[in-house]
Amino acid sequence: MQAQPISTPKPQDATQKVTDALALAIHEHRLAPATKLGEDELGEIYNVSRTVIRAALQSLAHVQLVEIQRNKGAFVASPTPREAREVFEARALLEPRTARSAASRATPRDIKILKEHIAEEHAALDAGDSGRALNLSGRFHIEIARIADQDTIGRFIETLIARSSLVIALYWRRESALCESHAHHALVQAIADGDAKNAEELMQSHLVDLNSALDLRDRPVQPQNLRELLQATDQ
Amino acid sequence: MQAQPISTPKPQDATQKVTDALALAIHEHRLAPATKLGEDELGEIYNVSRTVIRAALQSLAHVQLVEIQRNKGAFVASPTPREAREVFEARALLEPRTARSAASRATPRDIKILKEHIAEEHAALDAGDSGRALNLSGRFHIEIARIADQDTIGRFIETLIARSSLVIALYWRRESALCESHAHHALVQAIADGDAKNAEELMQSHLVDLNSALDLRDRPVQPQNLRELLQATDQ
DNA sequence: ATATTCCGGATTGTATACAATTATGCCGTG
DNA sequence: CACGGCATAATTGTATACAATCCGGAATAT
Repeated sequence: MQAQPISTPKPQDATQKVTDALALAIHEHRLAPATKLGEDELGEIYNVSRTVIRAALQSLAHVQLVEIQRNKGAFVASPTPREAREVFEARALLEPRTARSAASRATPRDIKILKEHIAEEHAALDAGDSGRALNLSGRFHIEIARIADQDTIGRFIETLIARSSLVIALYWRRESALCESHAHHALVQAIADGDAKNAEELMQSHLVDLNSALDLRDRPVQPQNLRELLQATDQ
Repeated sequence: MQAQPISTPKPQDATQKVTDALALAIHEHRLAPATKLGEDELGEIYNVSRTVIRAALQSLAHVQLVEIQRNKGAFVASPTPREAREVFEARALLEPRTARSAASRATPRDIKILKEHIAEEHAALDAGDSGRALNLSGRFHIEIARIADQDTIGRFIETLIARSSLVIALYWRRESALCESHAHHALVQAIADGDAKNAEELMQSHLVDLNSALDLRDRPVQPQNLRELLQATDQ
């Protein structure tokens, strides 16, 4: 499996590309929690060496999107109900304040960006691409943190939203529709108006709504090894 | 399971050891901000390959203790005044609430651990080892987060305290004494009493005190390359 | 038949080798 | 003498090779 094509489509570092690709796949629920991420396997998929794969996996492990067990390998993280609760508690602690800040600082350009995000989210939903919609929905929250100009807290929020994607994959109640777009729209309006207090409250209630759409009863988690899944199809 | 071999050269993975060693060195201010961390150099120091060093550096970069510039190398992070302000803003947002939680959940054993931390801190100060005292002071805050049983927020606090060490190295006012031990003692008392409200307030004022002991006027900070520093002594 | 031990295959952890990029110093020119 | 371009050295990015550990099944003993 050698003979790299003459054209080297690697103008910038491969490890970041792999990291982003894997993160996106997890965000869009194409990689389910607890999926085994073998190094050789991934290396072949992305045509890079295990060195790059390992760096990417470690990076993802740092934001707790994957869990690395020594000598056992990397798996897509599978948050327990407790962890899921903690993630949303942390978001409830950080994001309302951030939304308040964003409302005070947002420029017209920022508003435009937020509205474009919502539009993309709608488009993805209409196209039936719920994975992409979910990802965009998360990036909406990250964008607010960016507008708030709080880099440190913003990074925390970023990791929380990433993990939220896993939480949603595991604990989302099917009955409740993914009707956040309305909340997002109202939030943008408050930010555009510079109404800090309202933005903070809207964000808070938005997060409460999200949380109430989860079913965190402790199902015995997931002993689902990839092997067990494959045994069914194997024979 | 029989007798453990006398010499345990690698009871656990080397990369974690290197990571911890470097983190400790930074926490104890033995490695100054902006110090270049060459891979070969470190590999020779710890007698491991660059593979291990790179993993450790990436790990530290993720918690922003070091900054990695592509094709240029890794440097001990050097927070700007803005970043320093953000770190303490984030701590003010997270830690009081965490202290409140800790007060509600602390067991006698937890109290004992906290008191031991304070004692160690005192001992280090008396011994003139201010680096170790600073590190222990940080671990005191981390211990509170552990008691609060909030793993997610606890990890955030951990990184914030790590960065605080760098902030202190850069912006600490010499005039103000490192007299936190008193505040820590009062905090332990409130937690031992289960007085959640008081614990929250004490933590808040403690952080305010810490922040006011910093001088965040934007000194141009950065251009200090290691080379420039060495040129002076070299000739 | 069941449980246990041991061996082979597979996967990860670490080290080394090679490629690419950046930094440094020399030399020529204006 | 100063400045810019080029060649060389040094450092990082990536790939490959070797070592250590773990998983699974088969053979054996009870």
